[in-house]
Amino acid sequence: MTEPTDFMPTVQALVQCYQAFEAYSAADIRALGLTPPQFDIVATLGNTPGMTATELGDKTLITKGTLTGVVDRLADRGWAERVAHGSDRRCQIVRLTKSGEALFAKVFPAHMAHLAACFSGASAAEHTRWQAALRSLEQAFRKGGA
Amino acid sequence: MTEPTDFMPTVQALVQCYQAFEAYSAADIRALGLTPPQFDIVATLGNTPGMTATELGDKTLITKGTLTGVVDRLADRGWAERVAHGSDRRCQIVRLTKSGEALFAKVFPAHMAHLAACFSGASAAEHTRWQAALRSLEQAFRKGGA
DNA sequence: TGACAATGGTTCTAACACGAACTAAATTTG
DNA sequence: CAAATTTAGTTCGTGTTAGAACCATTGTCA
Repeated sequence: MTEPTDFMPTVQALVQCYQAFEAYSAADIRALGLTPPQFDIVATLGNTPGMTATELGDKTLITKGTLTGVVDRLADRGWAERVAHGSDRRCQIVRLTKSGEALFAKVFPAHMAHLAACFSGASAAEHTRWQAALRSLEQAFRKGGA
Repeated sequence: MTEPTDFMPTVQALVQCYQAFEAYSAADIRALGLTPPQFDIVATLGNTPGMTATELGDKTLITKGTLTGVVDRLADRGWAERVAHGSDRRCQIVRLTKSGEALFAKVFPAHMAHLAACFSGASAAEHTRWQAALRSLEQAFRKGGA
């Protein structure tokens, strides 16, 4: 219980920074014809042989309940498919179809380029500073509850 | 088009930091019986005479279409109410009821204390560092599109 | 003043988010 | 081996989200 350092400006800065990123990124993704979670899944599955739904949920931080619906919609559009797991009949492997791989090859580089434009003026030192700050702040929230 | 400084670790650090905050914060808010947007609105309206829905949306970054529903649910539970604006019949003033003010007095300090716990070991210098990093990163996203 | 644009809110649709309940298929244990 | 527990996914209920269409009211301006 030290003196109450004024933490709200830090929290607000984090929220505003994230929302600026999210707005910038989501607008581009939607212009490419996907929703952000859909892009997230396509980007995760691209150039892989597929993975179980649980693994996919872990990597994308999408809850399993939500994942069912998102994969359903990707499957409806012919971009993803579910195939049986060889040894565990509880598992479903989710993977991109040919059409889904083609989509990935189109939208992933496009979105990366869109993001790269933000950082054209940033030095490696700046990235180091950003990452160090973000990781230490993240640590505060992770151990804060303990 | 300088060399492609590797920006993805920075973006990932931002997303992970924000999600750590969001998870930490939202769990507490839900335990207090509110959803995050509901808390946001109660916190914004607390200790004020109320404000128009547009103003409330601006402060909370909730779009007007969403705001209608969130305020509806707060009103259903007796925490908020809509009253007519004196001079502009298009406007509705949204404000907390007595019961809503009592809720605010209970949950707002509780949640602030919950957040403060994350920062018990943080110095003022650390906050300065975090805020500087977050604000410069935010700027990258804001002018990135231009 | 009378058309016309801008503003404030609500409604609608499609999609996502979370948690809880549920089914089926492993895995663990006694 | 059989019962109990865990794990994988789906389904369901409530709430949030963005954007577009819509209505009413105001403001502008020729």
